[in-house]
Amino acid sequence: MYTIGQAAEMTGFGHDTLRFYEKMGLLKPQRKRPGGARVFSDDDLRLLFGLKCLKRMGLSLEEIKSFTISNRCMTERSSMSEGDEAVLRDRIGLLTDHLARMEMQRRELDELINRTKNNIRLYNELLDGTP
Amino acid sequence: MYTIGQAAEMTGFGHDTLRFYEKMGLLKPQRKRPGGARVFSDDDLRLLFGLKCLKRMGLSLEEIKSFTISNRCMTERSSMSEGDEAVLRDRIGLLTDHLARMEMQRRELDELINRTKNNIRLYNELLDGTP
DNA sequence: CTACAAGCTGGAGATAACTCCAGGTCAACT
DNA sequence: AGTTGACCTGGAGTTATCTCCAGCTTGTAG
Repeated sequence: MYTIGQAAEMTGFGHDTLRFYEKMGLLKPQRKRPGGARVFSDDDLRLLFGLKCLKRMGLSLEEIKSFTISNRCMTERSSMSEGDEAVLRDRIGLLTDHLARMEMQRRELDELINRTKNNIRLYNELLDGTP
Repeated sequence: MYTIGQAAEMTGFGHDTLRFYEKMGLLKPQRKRPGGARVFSDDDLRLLFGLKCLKRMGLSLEEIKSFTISNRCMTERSSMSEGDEAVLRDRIGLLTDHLARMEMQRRELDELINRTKNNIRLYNELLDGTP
């Protein structure tokens, strides 16, 4: 259990950013302390690290929100009732779409990495070839 | 040689976006037509496609700017004079840093893809396991 | 008991990256 | 000559994502 200052320090976000994420509904730290101070759990921190990663992948906070919320729902329920099946199928669809996008992104990234390696090699040859 | 409208259509950017990129110095299409209309070359289009790719990787326009400008300089010169060597080394440094960042991003992306695949699998088992 | 650091809130301000608009130029068609 | 459509400019407006601020509460150290 951490204060907002500790959570900020550990995740590298600013405290204002964490409050902003809460406003957006990305995060729901508990509020039990007298003045209404936030209490961040290890789960909250994990979510924040995941968020940071997704952000670096270029997802918007809204996308991340729908993504992490569907994930959270999954881990919360261990048994299923009859009507939940459709919801579950929706989530599978969402995740599958997201997966496809990430895989495309990976292909692009690979190509970019290769092109960059090539450029670096060319540069080095240019250097070595003209001493 | 293309008009701004054609370039916009082909690259998927809006025409205002292309003008905005020019204002930023990311792009310098020729301006030979009477009213000062822009003329986009195949090189300009290649640059735009590369830009789009880099953007999807999460780079800011400023980062892309320094990156594409250093690349453009490379392809422009085929022979080297003595003082250029230091400049060249700088560029190699810039590209190498960028490469390292991209490779880290790739590792993160891989992990994320695997986690997502796992989640999808778990969901599907949940569905299949409770008919 | 006072001082101080760390939290809190609501709202304003900042930045990046567009996006739109009014009013003007220019070439081509009718 | 007039209309139309694509392009031009400078500048205002928008959206997402923070970032900062003034003024208040609370827990702890001296």
